[in-house]
Amino acid sequence: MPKKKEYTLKGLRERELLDLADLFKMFADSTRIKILYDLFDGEKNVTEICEDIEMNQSAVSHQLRALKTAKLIKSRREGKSVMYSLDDDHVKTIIEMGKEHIEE
Amino acid sequence: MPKKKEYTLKGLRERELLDLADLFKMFADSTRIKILYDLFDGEKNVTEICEDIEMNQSAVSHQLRALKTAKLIKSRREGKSVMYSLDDDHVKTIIEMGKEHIEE
DNA sequence: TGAACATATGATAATATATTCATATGAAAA
DNA sequence: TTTTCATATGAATATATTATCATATGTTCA
Repeated sequence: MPKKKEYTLKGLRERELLDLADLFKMFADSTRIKILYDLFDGEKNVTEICEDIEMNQSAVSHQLRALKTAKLIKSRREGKSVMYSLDDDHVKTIIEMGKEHIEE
Repeated sequence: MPKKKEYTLKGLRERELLDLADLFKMFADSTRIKILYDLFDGEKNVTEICEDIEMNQSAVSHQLRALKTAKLIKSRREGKSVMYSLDDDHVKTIIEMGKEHIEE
């Protein structure tokens, strides 16, 4: 019997559309935007990030995990610290595009 | 007396960071992504959009308003219909960047 | 004018999300 | 091996967001 046609919107499957929305969710919170933007100048540990963005450690840690899950940042341990850095070239572009929009 | 120093993160003010997050919120929902993506090929009325993305009229109308408030789309009335179209060149770029990310 | 069609809106309920607090884990230094 | 510093995590609360339902508004045409 014929399978029910899968929903697509001009080639994009439902799954991809949901993934796309999930990706943009990562940029849709000011704490996460601050973290990403803060990492524009390179690797930083959690304490540094907390100071830069003026948020407490737990909140930052939760958001770092979300960003890491979304593969927007990566981490490596260095002694007691964990160093975080951007893991995707598109991050800067996406944020820059956003900035251009709001600056109009 | 000295004013308390306003929070900025490398030149971006708190206000701008919030605006940036608000902008990306518009892309952070699959209904809105579908609408934007649907409008890639040009102007459409509400009924068409509803059919294309398979969502009911009220939900679509609510989201159209959000997108319009964010200045991502614009509208004009044509008889009984209201035609919507993209109102920002960055929209396509932002979504394309997102697609590239998830396709990796 | 009043049907019929197209779109918008307000209120509500369901769901998702973020921050905080308390505490756990992990690494280094005393 | 205990203390200290750095980070992660779970639970709970508070807040935000979305879809739905009912209905209102606006437009055309008979």
